[in-house]
Amino acid sequence: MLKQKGDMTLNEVAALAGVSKMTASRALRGAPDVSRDAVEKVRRAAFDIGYVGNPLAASLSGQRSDLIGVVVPSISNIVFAEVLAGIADGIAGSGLQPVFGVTDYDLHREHAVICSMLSWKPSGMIITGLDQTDATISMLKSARVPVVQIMDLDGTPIDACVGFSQFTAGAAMADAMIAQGRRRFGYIGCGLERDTRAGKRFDGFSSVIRSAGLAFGAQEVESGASTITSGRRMTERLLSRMPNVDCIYYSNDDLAAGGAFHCLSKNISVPERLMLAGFNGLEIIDSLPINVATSRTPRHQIGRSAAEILIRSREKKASDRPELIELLPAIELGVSLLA
Amino acid sequence: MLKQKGDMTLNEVAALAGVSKMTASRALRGAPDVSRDAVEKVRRAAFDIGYVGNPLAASLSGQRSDLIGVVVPSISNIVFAEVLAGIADGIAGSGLQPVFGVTDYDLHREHAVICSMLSWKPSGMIITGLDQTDATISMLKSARVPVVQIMDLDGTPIDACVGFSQFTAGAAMADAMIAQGRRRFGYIGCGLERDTRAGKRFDGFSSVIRSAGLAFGAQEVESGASTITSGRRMTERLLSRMPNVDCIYYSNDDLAAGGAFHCLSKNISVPERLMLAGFNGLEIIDSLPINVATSRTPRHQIGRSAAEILIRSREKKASDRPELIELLPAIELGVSLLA
DNA sequence: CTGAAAGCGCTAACAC
DNA sequence: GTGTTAGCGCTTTCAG
Repeated sequence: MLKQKGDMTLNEVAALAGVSKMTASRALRGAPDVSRDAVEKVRRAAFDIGYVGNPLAASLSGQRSDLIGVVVPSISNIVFAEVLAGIADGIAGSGLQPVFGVTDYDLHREHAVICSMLSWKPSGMIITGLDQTDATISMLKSARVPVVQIMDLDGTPIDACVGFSQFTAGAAMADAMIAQGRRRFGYIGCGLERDTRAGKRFDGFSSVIRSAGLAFGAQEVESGASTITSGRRMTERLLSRMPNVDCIYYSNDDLAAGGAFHCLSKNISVPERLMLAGFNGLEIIDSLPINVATSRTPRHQIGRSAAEILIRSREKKASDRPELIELLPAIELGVSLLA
Repeated sequence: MLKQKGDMTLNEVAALAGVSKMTASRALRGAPDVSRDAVEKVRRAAFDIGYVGNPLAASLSGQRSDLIGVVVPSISNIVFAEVLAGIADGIAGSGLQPVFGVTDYDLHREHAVICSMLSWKPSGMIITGLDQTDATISMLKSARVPVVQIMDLDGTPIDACVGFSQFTAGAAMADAMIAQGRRRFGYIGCGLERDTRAGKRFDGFSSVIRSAGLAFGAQEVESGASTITSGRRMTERLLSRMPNVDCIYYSNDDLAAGGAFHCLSKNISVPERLMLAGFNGLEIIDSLPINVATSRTPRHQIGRSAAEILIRSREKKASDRPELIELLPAIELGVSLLA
């Protein structure tokens, strides 16, 4: 009976190729200083017996794995799915492998997730946001692993950072709404206690309308996850509390889509009578039969860019000054297919 | 200077606790046959120096990690996000850790993903679907790892299996449509070449209408991903080719939502003039201002159930007969908030 | 119940 | 260019 794949080790490859284990190891990893001939023999041997390396042993021995840890707050949010896709794009062909961890917007969970990832000796970490606990940050620092924080720029990065200022993004939408002649503001948000980035957008938005001498006429805020359904419900409630509202800023597109559904069912004309604005630029907003404004975030690009930083830091041993890349969202006032 | 967390090994813990490395190892893992006293001392020591075990070494030595590999076709599909959440629920407190792999509906990629996961010696695998290549299946079998296939029941499982018959699910929706008095069928689908489960639903649906002496009046099929936008576009096209269609079956809810948007913008009354039916029971369907039918799949439950099978198989060494769990989707004709 | 010895499969660091 | 020698940090034996 043939040996199982799992039983094949570098030893068998080396034996078959007629070289030492070390030469086989070097050949397979594409190390320099191996004769063309040896590489060829080892490659053939490995292929012939269907050798698959054991990353466990390699990482234990080499003090470092080819994993890169990716920490996101939620996976049911398409935004992060696209970040992950961007990361996958960015590391394609590098031999690195992403491993995902989900924090569910919980700082303790985040600490635990990062701790457990670090124990696998990843060669890099990509972490959402700048608002980790002190304990988490010091753990990350002492792990001597390149860290890229993403999706935020309002704060102090540990190392590299790719994203945009959430505060500024919120402010920009307020500017846009004011420029559209809106004056009677409503705000609808979910889970702001935990989603600090949504909170920063709210702050940026508020600060702009305040300095324009304006204010929110009504706000609907709930804890818990943002869903289309909750957006719909909260919009209905806000409208009953503030019937003359002429624009609503939502903490994200899911809620805004719910608002759009409410308006559709009540025949409230959007954006003529009521302007709606979400955040992220999700596909659902594009396909809606009415025009809803949004800030389109370059999340794929952010993921890709973060991955590339890690790949770069892998080559040069001593990192130069940490990279800091700003990738701005773009405001869109409406891209309905009806246009 | 204090040692870094990463430099702490079992040796230091054992030394501090005044026992041998082995006793420390056993104590920390909660192995039987360790004195209460020893456990206590070791626990304290480990806590005091902030010991974090090295899973690389543990897995290399123990021949098995605490990882469970989870293979899904797509991550931008909320359905799988919910499956993952169910899995997370199912393994909570078990000490197992899920690792995700994405195949993008590509059988070669699937093979590669599974191969690379197996090299980490997971203690179980959860894989979407029953339609892997022969090579993949034999690789899985020879790895001697418990495998749970999910989301499908039409085929031969490798080992355990949790899901439902996609064929029957499609057939059930056809029955429901016929019962609603629909006779002029349209079909809209995306990516059927790769998404075999969607293909099976189509087959089930077709087989029912065929045996009722009916047939599709028009079909719109595209390759590529299902998006709301493409659903909207394809619906428009189908309606222009077959103006008298009285019901459309979509390969999933994303496309159906696009259809709903089209109808909303053209004032086509749904479901009176045109019945729309998707698949999955996504939140967007619930929150739509019109009634769209769907089959609500128990995906959270499927994930949870799959995880529990793995946990069970971990205890009993010799698995009894492989488990096969059927978790049926439920047809809903419309749950609009307007109702 | 506890400990000592012997690796798991690979790679870093030196020799040759 | 290639091979040798030591481990990486843990767990599996198997003796006590």
